[in-house]
Amino acid sequence: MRKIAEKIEYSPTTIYLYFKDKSDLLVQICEETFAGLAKKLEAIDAKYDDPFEGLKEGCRAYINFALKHPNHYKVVFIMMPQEEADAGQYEYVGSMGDKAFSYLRENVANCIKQNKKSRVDVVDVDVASQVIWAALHGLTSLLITHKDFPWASREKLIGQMIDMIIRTVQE
Amino acid sequence: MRKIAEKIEYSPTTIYLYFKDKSDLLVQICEETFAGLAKKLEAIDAKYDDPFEGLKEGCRAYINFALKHPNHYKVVFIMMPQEEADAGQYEYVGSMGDKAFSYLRENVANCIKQNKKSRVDVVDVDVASQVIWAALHGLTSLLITHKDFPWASREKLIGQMIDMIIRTVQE
DNA sequence: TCAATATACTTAACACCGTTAAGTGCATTG
DNA sequence: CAATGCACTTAACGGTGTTAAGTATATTGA
Repeated sequence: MRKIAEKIEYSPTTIYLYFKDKSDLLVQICEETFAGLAKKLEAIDAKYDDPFEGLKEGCRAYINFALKHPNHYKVVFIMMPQEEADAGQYEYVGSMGDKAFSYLRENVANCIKQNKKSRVDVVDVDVASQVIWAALHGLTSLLITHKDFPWASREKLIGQMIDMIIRTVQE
Repeated sequence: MRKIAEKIEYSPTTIYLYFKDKSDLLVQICEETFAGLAKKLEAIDAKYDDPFEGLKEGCRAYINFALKHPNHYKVVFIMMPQEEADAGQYEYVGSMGDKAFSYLRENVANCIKQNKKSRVDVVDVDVASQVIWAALHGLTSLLITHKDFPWASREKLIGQMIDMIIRTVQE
């Protein structure tokens, strides 16, 4: 907060006239960025007739977004819900993250619906979309936070991850 | 640190006679816990002849471990590498996390080796094991940090996740 | 026109944090 | 019996987010 104050050439307390606290400030900044992701996912949803291609592209967009805005991603999905012991402090309640997820869910639903085979009744849309989100989040968050790990090439990892995800909703 | 000091009924500075700093203390505590995970994974590796069954069980063990020790898991895989901007501060360099991962990698390697079909040369062991770890981490870390999200049943999520993972090394 | 009020901001301080420098009392040693 | 080492503490530093109180300046209403 003091660093921000110095940068904008105001006293630290001035910030509190515009934001409730640090958490509020961070959330508002991140909402702005995540609106871009939601918009991108919406556009992909509209662009592709084949829901599988759409899902692939959506997954790619999610990963690329996270890697392009690592700090924003960290704030929303890694840092924010840290202090849950203190009864809801630093809780992220942004609408844009939800919106982005709902596009993913919709896309997954379309994939499952289009399946002719038996997996229709086996795969639950909620379960599938949550597992897919988790897989995406796992890769992005590890790539962001564990930079020193001897990772394989980023392209191969992303490719294999998306391959794995698509197989879940296929056949 | 002050809370710990109060709990053990010593002055805060006494802790610094036994641990370099807070990070060191946390890492040492977590190493102890993670040794349990490594041991468990080793036992599973030895128990199962079928590497696919072994991998399934190993994945389950990983998830259960994380959910049983959420704070330790958070320290090692979520919190620790947070301050990477300040040149390596709070960097986790524990050996037990690596050990646990190496068991996973070994198990994945055995699965891929046993495959008769063409995917042998398609699936890279490093890529596959890293993607699988990422998927596991994604689910556990989200379940730990985003408790308020409207999750599907934990059993279904875990089941679907492991199903998805197994499919990656199969066929 | 002049006092009352609202606006935009600051100063000083609080309570907390991890951490360090310096010191204290006590046991062990030569 | 003095010197050294050991286990621990007190006091303080520099940092954090945040609040209470105060201060100019602009805007308003009688």
